[in-house]
Amino acid sequence: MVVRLRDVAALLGVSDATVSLALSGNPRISKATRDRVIAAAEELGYRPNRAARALRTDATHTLGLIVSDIANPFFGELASEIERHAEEAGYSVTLCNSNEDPARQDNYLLNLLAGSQADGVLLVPTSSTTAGLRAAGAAGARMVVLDRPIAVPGSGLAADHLRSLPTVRSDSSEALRHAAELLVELGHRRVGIVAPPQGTPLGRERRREIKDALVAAGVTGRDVVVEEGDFRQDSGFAAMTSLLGKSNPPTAVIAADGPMGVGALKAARAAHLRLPDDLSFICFDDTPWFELFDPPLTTIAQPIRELASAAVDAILGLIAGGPVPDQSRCRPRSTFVQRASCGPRPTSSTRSSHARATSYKTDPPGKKNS
Amino acid sequence: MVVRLRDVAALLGVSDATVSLALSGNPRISKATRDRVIAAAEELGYRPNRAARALRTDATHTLGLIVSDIANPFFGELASEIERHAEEAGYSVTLCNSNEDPARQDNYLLNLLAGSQADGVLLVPTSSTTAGLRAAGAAGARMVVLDRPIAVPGSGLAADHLRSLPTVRSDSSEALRHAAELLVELGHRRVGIVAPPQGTPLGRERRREIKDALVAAGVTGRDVVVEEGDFRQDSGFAAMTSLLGKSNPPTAVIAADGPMGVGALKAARAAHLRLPDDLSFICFDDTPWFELFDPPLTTIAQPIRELASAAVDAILGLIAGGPVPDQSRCRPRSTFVQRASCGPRPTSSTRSSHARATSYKTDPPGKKNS
DNA sequence: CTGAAAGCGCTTACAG
DNA sequence: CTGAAAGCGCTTACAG
Repeated sequence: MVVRLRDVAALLGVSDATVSLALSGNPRISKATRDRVIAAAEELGYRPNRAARALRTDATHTLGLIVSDIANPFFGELASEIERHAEEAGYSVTLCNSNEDPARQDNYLLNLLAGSQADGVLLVPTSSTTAGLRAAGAAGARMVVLDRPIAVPGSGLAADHLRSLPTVRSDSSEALRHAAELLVELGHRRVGIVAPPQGTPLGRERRREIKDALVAAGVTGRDVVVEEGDFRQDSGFAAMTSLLGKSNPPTAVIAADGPMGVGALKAARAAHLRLPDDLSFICFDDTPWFELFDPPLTTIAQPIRELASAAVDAILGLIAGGPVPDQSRCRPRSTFVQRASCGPRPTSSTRSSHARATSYKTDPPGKKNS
Repeated sequence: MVVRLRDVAALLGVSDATVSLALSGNPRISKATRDRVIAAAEELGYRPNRAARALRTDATHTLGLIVSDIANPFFGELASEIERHAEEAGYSVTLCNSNEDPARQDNYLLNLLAGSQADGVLLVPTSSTTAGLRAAGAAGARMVVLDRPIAVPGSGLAADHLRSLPTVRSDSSEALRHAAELLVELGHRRVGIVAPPQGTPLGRERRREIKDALVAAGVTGRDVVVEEGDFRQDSGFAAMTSLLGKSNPPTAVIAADGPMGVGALKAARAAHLRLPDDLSFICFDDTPWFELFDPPLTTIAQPIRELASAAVDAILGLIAGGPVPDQSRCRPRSTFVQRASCGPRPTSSTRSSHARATSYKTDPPGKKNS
């Protein structure tokens, strides 16, 4: 049913080796033979068996991509761009979704690497201290860390290797400076952050970046109020609810990713707050939908295309055996996209006049994205 | 660096065969030996080389998934669910994005199938009349058609095989009945459709389904105005612009997928129309964001989880060699999600009073999703 | 209950 | 310029 190399060789009366060499463009095969081979292969519909080739050459021409949540459109778009870049370089992508579960991350990691399923892995880590990651480090795995930096404790070869891995992520400091300056200009002096888990390096880093930007713009450090989420919509709902319930609630909130931002927005709605009159809001990770929100969301847009190409370039570099690519080129900048979800700090009169004015029905949080 | 079966065998002083049989749970290996093997494999971190196993057993335990646009969150979520179901059954998923390009679809299809990269393929066809699809049909490929039915012309074994393929897609007729009845109740008598390409079976089918529902609810056939898109945001923008420019424009519009819906909405905004006062709007393919739109969108939500599990079950059934699964179980129902984007048919006075009242800045269409 | 051996479909030194 | 042969790491009849 399936055409083998041998079938092509038999049709032409040449050896397997000749077909293989001709198809790979090896110059020691004469042009006449090569042309005949190519024509015959085409005619029979020959496609090389990838497993056999992989077994023989120890190269799968496949990249593993482990994302933390493929239903988050940020990762959906990122996966799309990665697949596109990889395909241009002749690589397939095996998509794995850890779904924020460290055990799933480890299982995928070890199958991909130790099982020789992939020549290299792009990992959006859900946890950076798992046994699987240590094992991958000890094995000197070809791996690129994507979007979320890892913190590797301890010493030894495994830890050193993990620390030497290329890390591709965006630099949002400039976008955050614009965001913070806008908020301060509008009179906000107390700002909430819906932050990623503080147990993760990304969580601590993003919290610090946001806080630094706000303080640099003139907000007092103790007026930056942090609530921790877990990257999921429900946690954003809970974090916003908690921020709004404080005795001195913030008048502006920055959410550190899309799903948490959507959850936070639903919480604001459930509390009958109107944006931007009662609350100003900024969200990380732009999508094509945010401009159609009520109100159109002001966001910090990560440069997805650049992240994808940097990540693919980095892993291909590792596979090619070159030196670890220059880290400094792997931090493309986020951009500040100003729309309509930030307004002047509400005074007690404006807030009271608007609150409870709207009451769109809101789906229960997490209904779609549990 | 990587641990092989042989290393495990050497450590224990047994043969390769014993290790292989023990790990696969073959009862002819004694429990004592099996336990020792499992412990040793665990300790060394042994993971079987997938390429070798695939070559030997002619089974990759990999499913190919070819979607037409992974940046569309409908397909992102679908891919996520498919991956989850496949993983439960011990299968990996190789994600391929044809990006609505028939040549890319064919290339992926042939590499996956003829190259023995996958045991079966789930295909969201971007075109149903390509050479690659015919070749796959002629080879009797294990394939499940997903979301979009295919129309196979001609006769012969290849065509017969393609026609016999399980097709998994939703049934939206009931949701559309609700949608049509709502619009008619609200007084709408002229309805626009932003339809998929009429050259595709899905395009014709969805157009007919929508039209049938509207006519059954009381709309005259010639008052159903169809503009054709190509599944992309920009085409939705163009289609809506064209609908609104007609001498007798529809007062309600139904968009046949998410990206076209978003484009259509941007066009309505660009024309300074307010929803639902000036225009009622319904969109296929719900997302977690649509309830936060201005206004919250009324949608027809496809049952993504059910589609994913039906598709995975169907392909696993084919791989297991069973009969083609019962088609009737493969049409899970869409649901009608009523929010706030449909309102009473505008009279000339209400429309003129509201049009041009809003003017949110709108990003140029296709900026994010080109 | 366990081992020796063949073979999946390729690629690549080694001969000629 | 081309062919014969080995071998990648597994699984699985076949012996014992």
